[in-house]
Amino acid sequence: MEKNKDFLEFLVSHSKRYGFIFPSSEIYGGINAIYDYGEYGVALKNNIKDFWWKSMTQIHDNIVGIDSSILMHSDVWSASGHVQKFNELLIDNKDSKKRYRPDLLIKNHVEKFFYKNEKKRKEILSRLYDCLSNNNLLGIKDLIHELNIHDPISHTNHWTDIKYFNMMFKIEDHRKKNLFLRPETAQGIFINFQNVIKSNRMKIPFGIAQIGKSFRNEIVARQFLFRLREFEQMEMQFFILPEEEKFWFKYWKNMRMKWHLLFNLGDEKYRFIENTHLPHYASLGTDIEFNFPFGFKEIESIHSRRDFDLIKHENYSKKNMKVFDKSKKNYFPYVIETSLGLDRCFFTIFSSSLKKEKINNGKIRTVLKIPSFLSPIKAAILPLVKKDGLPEIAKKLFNNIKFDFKLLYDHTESIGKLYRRQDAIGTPLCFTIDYDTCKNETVTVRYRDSMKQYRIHINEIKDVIKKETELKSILRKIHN
RNA sequence: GCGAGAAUAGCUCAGUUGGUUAGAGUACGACCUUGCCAAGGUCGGAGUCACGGGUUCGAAUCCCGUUUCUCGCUCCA
Repeated sequence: MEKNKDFLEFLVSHSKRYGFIFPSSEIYGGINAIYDYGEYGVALKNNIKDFWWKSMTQIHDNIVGIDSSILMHSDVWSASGHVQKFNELLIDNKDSKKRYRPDLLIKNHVEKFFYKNEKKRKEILSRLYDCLSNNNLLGIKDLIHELNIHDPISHTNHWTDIKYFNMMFKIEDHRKKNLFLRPETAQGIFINFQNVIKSNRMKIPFGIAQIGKSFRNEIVARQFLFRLREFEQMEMQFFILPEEEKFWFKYWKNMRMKWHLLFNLGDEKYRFIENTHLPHYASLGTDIEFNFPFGFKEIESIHSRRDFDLIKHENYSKKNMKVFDKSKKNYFPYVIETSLGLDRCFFTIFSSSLKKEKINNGKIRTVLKIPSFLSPIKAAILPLVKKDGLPEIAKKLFNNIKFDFKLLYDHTESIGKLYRRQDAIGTPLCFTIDYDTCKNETVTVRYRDSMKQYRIHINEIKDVIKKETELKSILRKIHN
């Protein structure tokens, strides 16, 4: 555990030092759980987005993309249930210093002590639900005292008052109307459901994909990029015939896992976890978890939201949210949701690719072994020494190839140091111009992972970069 | 929020029982040198010692408060 903590500190430090991730507002003392992406960070992030976006909208001809706004009519969040139910109730035990959810304390207590007494059980639970729907926090606390619920650790009943947090950021516009920063991108998809059907002539089954920022007023947000208050989601809502719910749920579960495995970070680092308590909108749910430096944690969830959202929006907006089908007439389709945290995905790749490696000369090198198709810089063009016209030749070559790939030119250090700099930011290839280049137009190509070098003709450079870094070959594997 | 730990240069860290103008390595800039894996040399820029009070002749160091970060409890993408 101590080792993991050290590694996490090294990772945070490395990502700042090399321009991947900066703490937000650092010059003013920082702000909890908000981070900025530097040049290489945003490049890596954009490459992940590009891969996801194409995996959805380019490979599947029945998935289209949208980009809905962050601010929406406040009725969207009443309809979706987020105003009422997207909150946390918390109670602390003063002796054990542990924090609990009061509704779960009561439910667990009832299960344990009244499992034979159906009548009593129902009575208590209905009181609990009454309190929950009326936001009657005192009522819930009374219930805890009446039942004489004790903390499982301290065995005392010294409880604090119950605290209530809604997890949506609320803001006000100049007309004093409440607006919310969206806590999920999905609602932007549901409210555009009919627009997309009509404009793209979509037929069930079909999906709508979206990448965008979401905001959650987390009470405790931490663990670097893991739990952020402002974060980016990559969500796809797939609309289906209700009777095909199980089929598509399974299909997308497998498809999403397959997608993650294409990063080649180690299959054993991923696992499925069936959700035991589901969000208010879902009927089936599975998480894909990843083994982070601090253990297995959720990165993506696949839910069946059924017709929950479309029915709600039809009720609130009085607009038709059904689809028409000759055999079934008008009906609400079901929805399978795949929802991936982009920042978390970034974190999985970064944390499992950053290595300290002992090399042949006994020294340690720091190398970011990210998949080449995600690398911020595809190749570096370097002169062996900074004299005898080699920098000029290298710069000319750079200017030639920069239209095809994101490249980097550097001559400020000895060649060994330049290689290590590229290792540190995950550049898969380095092309070095030396004295032979002047004679026969050959250069050396040096591979990041093996550190091996080969001599090739300058006309081969583009092909080598393409072969090593292109996305196409990865995308092909999705449908194999 | 509660509990535990922490904060000195971009990064990693030293700094003695309170005592000159707060240091090192590395990184950064310039120049010299350099035929392939963080090479060597010279010079240079860089810090309100997290912030605000207090004790003291004197505070990075002692005391109080605040902020931020890390870990645990809860929740999630």
